[in-house]
Amino acid sequence: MRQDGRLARMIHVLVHMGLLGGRETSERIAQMLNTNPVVVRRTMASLRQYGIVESEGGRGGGWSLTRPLSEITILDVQRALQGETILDAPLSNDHPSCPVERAANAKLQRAFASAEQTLEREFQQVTLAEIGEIAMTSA
Amino acid sequence: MRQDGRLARMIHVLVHMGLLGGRETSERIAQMLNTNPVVVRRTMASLRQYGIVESEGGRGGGWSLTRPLSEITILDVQRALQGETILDAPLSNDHPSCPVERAANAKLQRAFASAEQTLEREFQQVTLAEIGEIAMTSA
DNA sequence: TAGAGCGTAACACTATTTGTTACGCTATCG
DNA sequence: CGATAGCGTAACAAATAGTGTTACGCTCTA
Repeated sequence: MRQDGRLARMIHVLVHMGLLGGRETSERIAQMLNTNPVVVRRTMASLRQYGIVESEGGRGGGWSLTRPLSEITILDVQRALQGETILDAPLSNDHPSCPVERAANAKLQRAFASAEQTLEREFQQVTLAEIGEIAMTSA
Repeated sequence: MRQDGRLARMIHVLVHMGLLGGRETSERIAQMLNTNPVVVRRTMASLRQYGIVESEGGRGGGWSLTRPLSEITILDVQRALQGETILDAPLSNDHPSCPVERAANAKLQRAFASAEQTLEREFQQVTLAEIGEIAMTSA
């Protein structure tokens, strides 16, 4: 699976939102992330679909968390951004009927599935509240 | 880390080479992979640098394995193609001095490091000979 | 010495992500 | 009721990475 920086960036934003407690506009979030409001809306839309944030239009609108940081794990954010699969085994598809290719793909798939399980477990163990804690005590 | 299909494709080729036992030209390998000789040379060059294959120019030249399939693991091929790092934690770098960003990055890094260890272990356990075995018995 | 084959540079093509512009809709304030 | 702040979304530009292609040089062997 293509590893982009969205996960880290969204965690960053959500923790800030949780610590500040208020509502943030796409404009302000874009400044946090050195990007622009449209990109923010695109990405936050995924989080909204997954029920992590909600948005309100009109004056005084913006984005807010639907629940406290202690009830959001990294896995939640990951799922919202990329769906079920975190790691995608890079298989080959040059000769689908070739038994060698199939055997190689099968082994790779198994290996990546193991790694994905590990990653999933790690992600589930970390709440955004923890990250906020660390940030506050290290500042 | 960007996951392309090179690992799977090279495993595929190497196993074929091991099973056939001879020397293969870039031209023939390109046909196996539905691609062209230059791409093959580019990729095989990494494997040669890592000592998995060797190449000879001139008439009758081509690529050959430097050791039997039983002494090549998926990890060897992976290392040859992408270096030490298999998974690269996708961190953010928008405000390097922000403690929240740093805390988030640290947690992600730890999680990915765990997953990488798992993947590395899996890769090391699988030799290309095993893949050849599976292919031969399943064909 | 001709040809087969690798080595490599240069460039085009493709796909994906990200950035940007533009415009519409909605809610609030005065 | 109108102006403004804010999200929603489509459309397009830009950057990036991988892949494909061409071209030319070098080496070895028949």
